[in-house]
Order: sequence, then C-alpha cells, then structure tokens
Amino acid sequence: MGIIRQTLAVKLLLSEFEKESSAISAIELIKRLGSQVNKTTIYRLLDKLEDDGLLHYFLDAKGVKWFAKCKGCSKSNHSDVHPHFQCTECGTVDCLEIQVNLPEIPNRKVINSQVLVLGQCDRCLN
Amino acid sequence: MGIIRQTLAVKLLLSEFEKESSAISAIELIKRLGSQVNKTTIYRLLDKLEDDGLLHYFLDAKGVKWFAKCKGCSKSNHSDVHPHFQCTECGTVDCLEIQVNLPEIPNRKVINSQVLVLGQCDRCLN
DNA sequence: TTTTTTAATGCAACTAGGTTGCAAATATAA
DNA sequence: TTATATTTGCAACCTAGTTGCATTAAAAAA
Repeated sequence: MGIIRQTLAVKLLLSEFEKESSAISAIELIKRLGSQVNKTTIYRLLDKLEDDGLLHYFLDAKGVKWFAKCKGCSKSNHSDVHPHFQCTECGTVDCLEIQVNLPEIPNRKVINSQVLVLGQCDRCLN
Repeated sequence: MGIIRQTLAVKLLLSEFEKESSAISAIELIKRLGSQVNKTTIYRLLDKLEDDGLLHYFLDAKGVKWFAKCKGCSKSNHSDVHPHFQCTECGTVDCLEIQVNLPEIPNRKVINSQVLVLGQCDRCLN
C-alpha cells in the first residue's frame, strides 16, 4: 500500500489517535466519526494504517477489535508486540510497556503470542 | 445452575469432549452435532457446562469461541488459567500446561490474563 | 405407574461487528 | 485543466452468537 491520500476521513481518523493515548475500538471510532465518515471507510482505513505500520490491533475479551498507535513498527515488521490491559469496569484498553517471556514450549514453533490482561485501571481503582 | 439433566444433547456434547483432547470451537460442535441438536441448545449447554466448571472457554485470534475440558475447576473457581496454543496452519487449539507469570504492573489491579500463543503444532511441523 | 413440575429444547427472528461489490467522487499526477 | 487511480458511500451481505416463547421431555412426587 504505502502512502495514503490526505482525505478528510484520514485526517479525522488520525486526529482521534493523536488526542488519545489509549487504544480505541473500531466501534468507538464509528460512534465518534460515523456521522462524517462511513463505517466501511473507517474499517478500510484502519486496515490500511495497520498495514503501513502506523497502528496495531488486537482483540479484547469479547472479541472486539481495538487499535492503537505503533511505536517503531514498519510495514514489514510489526515489532510492537506487547500485552494489552483492559479495565473490567470502564472498558478502557491500554498498551502495557512490559515484556512477557513465555517458557519454552516443546514440539511447537512459536510465531507470536497475544496477551490480554484484565483488571482495574488506575482511574477505576480510586 | 448445578446438576444437568441427562438429555440426548448433553450426552452428545460431552462425548465430543471425551473423544477429543484438544479444544473444540462452538462452530465445530455445531458442524458435528447440528443435525441432531439445535445450535441454540449447543450454545446454551456450553455456557452451562462452563458455569459448572466442566469446561472453560477462550477466544482465538479471530475472536471465535473455543471450549475445552477443565482440570480441577469448580463452579465458583475457575482455577484453570493457562495459555492456549493455536496452530496457524491447521487451526487446532490446545491447552498449554505451562505457567506464565507476568511482571508487576504499576497502578493496576490484575484480575486475570489471557494468553494465546500462535505458531505451528507438532503435526504441522513434520 | 401415572401425574405433576420444572428444566431443556427448537424455532424463528434478531443482534453486533465486520465485509464485499460496485458505481460515484475526489486527491494527486500529468 | 485534464486524466487516472485511489478513496468513498451505499446497500446488501456474512458470521457468530443471542433472545423470547411455545413445546417437549426428564425426573420428582403421588
């Protein structure tokens, strides 16, 4: 894919990720932008931005797709593999800047792993 | 809930988990039993068996629900928290009998975590 | 054994989240 | 300013799973 045209939809989408440090679900983006941008376009742009290494995505405990900004990923290499944390109270999802190392797994070749941690976030704890 | 009636549907469902050591997706169960048992019933039974501590469930990389037998869980306490492994070639999912320990996470209270490891299983490696 | 009770089932309709095909619109290159 | 190729909107569709409700059938009670 590569370079993307500077359309209204692209600008609106990117600006959501500018003003937000935590992850945003596709559904939430449709809620926020749906009156200005068609949901098909939103899904397609998210895919493209993921492809280009600007966003990464993962599924939450309900199988819903979330997106967040990448740090240091490229088209070919999504190096940004880290756990995600979802608050069971407010539903917010954040990227965790920690490393999880799995023990060796016999007889299998591990390609990657997805870790979702569930609990209460700092805002909901207080 | 508690004790479950010995209906045909229950017997058929349980026998699938008897003859299978790996996890089974809800969809696969519907494929296998759908001609004899309605899919609504399958979903409801799976929920109930999970509730009763006989099965546990988790989502795969596509957000699809898988079920597997529990070892030593009870109604109140699903102690059976382990990673799951999905083969990217054949799609099979297994429970991993290993323990993953996460580092401390500041400012958050961890309730549990879900780990899905993706890679190639022993059958597909050879 | 028969009746009663209550849980389990099937069905049809629905929901959420996401995807597809295609014609129309528009950013950018020429 | 025009050409062209990407992007968009729309409507229709898809998959996985859920709900309400009337019917059926285990199992408890008589």
